Parts: sequence; C-alpha cells; structure tokens
Amino acid sequence: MCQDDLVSDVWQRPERRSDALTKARIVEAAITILNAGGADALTFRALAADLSTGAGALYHHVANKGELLSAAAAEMMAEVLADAGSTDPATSIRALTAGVFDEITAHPWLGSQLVAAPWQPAVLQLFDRIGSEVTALGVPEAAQFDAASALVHYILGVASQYDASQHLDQADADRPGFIASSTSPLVGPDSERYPFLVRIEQQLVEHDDRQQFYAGIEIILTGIAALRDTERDSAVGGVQRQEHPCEQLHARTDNRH
Amino acid sequence: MCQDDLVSDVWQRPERRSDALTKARIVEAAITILNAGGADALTFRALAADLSTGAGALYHHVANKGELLSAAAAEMMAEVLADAGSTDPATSIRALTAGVFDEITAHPWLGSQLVAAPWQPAVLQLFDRIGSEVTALGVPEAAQFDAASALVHYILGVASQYDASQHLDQADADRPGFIASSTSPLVGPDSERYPFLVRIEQQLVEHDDRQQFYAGIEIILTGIAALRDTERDSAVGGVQRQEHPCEQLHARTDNRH
DNA sequence: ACCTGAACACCGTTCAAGT
DNA sequence: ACCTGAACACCGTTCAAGT
Repeated sequence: MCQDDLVSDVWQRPERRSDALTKARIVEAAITILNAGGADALTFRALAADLSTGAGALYHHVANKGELLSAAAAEMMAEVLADAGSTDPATSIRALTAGVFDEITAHPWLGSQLVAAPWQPAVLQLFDRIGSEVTALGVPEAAQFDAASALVHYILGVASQYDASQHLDQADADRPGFIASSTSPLVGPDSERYPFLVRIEQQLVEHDDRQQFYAGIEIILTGIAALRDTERDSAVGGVQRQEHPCEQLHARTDNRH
Repeated sequence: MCQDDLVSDVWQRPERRSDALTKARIVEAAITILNAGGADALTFRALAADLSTGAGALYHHVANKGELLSAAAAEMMAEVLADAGSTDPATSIRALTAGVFDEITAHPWLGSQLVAAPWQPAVLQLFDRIGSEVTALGVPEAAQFDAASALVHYILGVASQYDASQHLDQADADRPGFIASSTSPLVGPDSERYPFLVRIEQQLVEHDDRQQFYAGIEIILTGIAALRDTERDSAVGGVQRQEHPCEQLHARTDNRH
C-alpha cells in the first residue's frame, strides 16, 4: 500500500531509494494496517507482505508484537498530545483529554492497546502531560500524583469500552460505544437483575458518548479542585494521609435543605 | 485439581455421581484454572483435560472462549458485590469499590477480562450496583448516569493496570502495579521526556497502590457531591446540559487568598 | 549484519464419527 | 442429544540457509 512513497517520494529524494527496513518504517506500516483493519488485521505475515519482505525480517527491528503495538500506540499518543496547547491548565486538560477521546473512538485498536499493556510509553506520555497540567492547576505536590492518576485511570476506563475486537452480542448494526443498544440486556428478567440500568434506560439510549465523557472529566476536575483547597491541614507534603480527605461528603448527606 | 469434590462431595451426595458437563461446571473449572495460572493458562485443551473430556465437548455448553471468560468474570463479580452492604451510600461505594480492587489485584486475569470485553455482564452488574448507590446518595436523576459511569470507568482504568500477561520490561522482581519499579523509564534522556514523572519519582516509588486507588475514589465522590449541589438551575432533568457544569473550577483558580 | 521463508509450537474452533 | 478427538486454519516466533 503506501502509494505516496512509491509515486512521488522516491522521485524527489533519489538518495533514499534504498528502502531499508527500519523500526520507524515498520511501525508506520503497522499503524496503517491497524487504522484500516483494526487490531485483528495486524499480523506479522500481513505486515511483512506490505513491506515486501519476510516475516522473520521484522524481528531484526522489533522484539515482538507487544513492542510493535506499544510503539504504534506511543506514536499516536505523541501526535495527539502535540496539538493541545493552552495557557489555562483546566482548559488544557479538557482539550487534551478530548483529543485522546477522539483518537480512541476513531481508532478503537488504540484504546485496546492502551489498556492491554500496563504503563507502556503511550500511557506514560499521557500521565506525564496530565501531571504537568495538574501541577499548573495549583494542586499541592502531595496530591498531584493522586489527581493525575485519577484522570488517567478514568480515560483508560473509557478507552476500554471502545474495543471492537470482542462482540458479546452482535445484535444490531448501530452500536453506541456504551452498553449494547437496545433489547438484549435490559428486557424480561433483567429488570430485576439491573434495576438501575432499566430505570435510566431512556438516558442510556439517548445519551451522547462524548458528552458523557466530558461530564466525567468535569466531575474529576471538581474533585481535584476541592483536593487543592482542603489539603491545607495535612501540611507536611508526605505521601501518607491520615484519612479519606472527603468525609464532608458523608456529612453533607444528612442536612438536605 | 478440585480436591474437595473428589474427596468429600461425591461421597455426601451419591445421586450427583453423574458428572454431566454443564456450563456451570465448565465455568467453575475455568475460574480455578484462571485463578491458579492466569489468563494464559486457560486453554480449551487444558480445561477439557481437567474435566476429563474432549475439547470439542465444551462447545456444546459455551459458544466460544469469550463467553466463557465473560461468564467467569460475572461469577467473580457477583461474589464481590454480594458482600458489600451498608446503610450509608457513600460507605457502600467505598466498600464496593475496595472489594473490586482487592479481587482484581488478587486475580489479575479479572482486570484484563473486565477491560477486554465492553459491557459484559460483570461490568453491567458493577455499573448497576454503583448506580443504585449513587441514586441513594441523592444525585439528581439527570446526573446519575454520569456519576455512575465516572466511577465505573475509573475502576476499569485501574483494572487495566494490573494485567500481568504483557511485560514491557521484566527488569526487577518486585513490580508495583504502578509504573515499572525503578531504573528503566526514568533515567537519562527520559528526564526531559517525562518531567512530571521524574519530579514526583519519590512518590512513585513509595506510594501504596491501594491508598492511591482510594484517593481516586474520594476525588470522584467529591466531584459527584458537587454535582448534586449545583444541578439545580438546569432544573429540567433532560439529558442535555448547556455547558460543562464546573466552570467555577476555572474561576477559583485566579483568586487565591 | 541483514534478510528469507519454511518450519515449529500452540492456539480456537470445527466436524465426521461414535454412543 | 451429547461426546470424542483428530483435523483445520491461523497465529507468533524461530532458525538454518542464503546475500
């Protein structure tokens, strides 16, 4: 595939005619396959065929399939994080996370991969970037780690719900990323099994995945802001905190106006 | 395996001597294998051998491996959610999520499975249960879905970080669930690549996974509590909200006392 | 050193044949 | 109807052989 390279690029840069196999070229080709056909389409045989080489040759440049997927995800993440600058940290976090969400929904294999390998470079990039913004937000040092990891974990959880590789019920065509569209899980005896889901079924059908994602980010940002204001008596800055810092939630429950 | 059954159970209930293959028995055997050897250990051949049958026989009771894993995860989740009762909803949510966290860290295959199949029964159980507690918490109906999904997504994100199947660097023996222990990712040129992670490296090494998980839950609970108090002007109760309901986070950033 | 591609080990799944 | 187990299709990975 790579029509561009064959037609124009070779002609413009004759010295690059040697199409030597490099890790960068392999990862690039892998991304093309992944974006086009999903996670299942990426095979060492298919990849080798696209690169006009043998399957074994790839192992001279990548250790195994895990490293290949990890590198592909890292490159995608780097692109997403590149265009997300802003002066205001909260705005940056919104733009950042929205960009990751868009990339995941556009390329479901990325969500699967982020979630499949713990703390691969792509996740570290995201974590570091969010951590920097959280710091800029004014969160005290002792809580920065907690705040950043809450955001990252939330994003990873959302990412996990967009894996298209495994279909438990392939009932209808239109499948919202959230909960199988209509009939199967919420009828008959499931009314007793899933009382909450049945009750909010209307929202479940009508809701917009992106709006829901944003709502979750706002919930966490609110919690982080409170974290910033309350962490003043613990003072020290060590890792250990005496108790869950949010007992006022429990307290407020009683005195409804 | 199954020493208990062979020794005592058969003797007590002679009428159950027919060890007919059923989905329940297959799932039970699968869980035994998964808990003992992890996700990679579960094979139709190994499972059939444990059940003293042929591999093909299993397909008369389960459609495929995905259904088997989904059923195994659902059973584990049902057990966890069974013992987590409390009168106070916030306390229930803490107990509930802590139980799920413990189960995932004890059996990493469960975390992988929760994250591998979108909206399988195990996740629906968790979502429904959390949604019920969120409702009891007094969150207005329009925001219950957002609140519950934020908590569930966070838990799924944490679950994704405990997958032991794929090791990117198997450097040291002790691997905290969080970020590879020490050397590899945070030395040399990575100081520039991961400035935030390098700065908080101390917390990264010393932190406790469970405390971090709790901290994230508290952050989200705080955000949910605020959601409950602020959603008063939007009034209607429909799905659509005009804007991110948490602009006061941005506002508060300026006027530090 | 880099590449080739057949071969190996191991999956999930199927299916003709038994009972 | 339920079970058997060999066979099929397809992986990731290896490795003797080439250049």
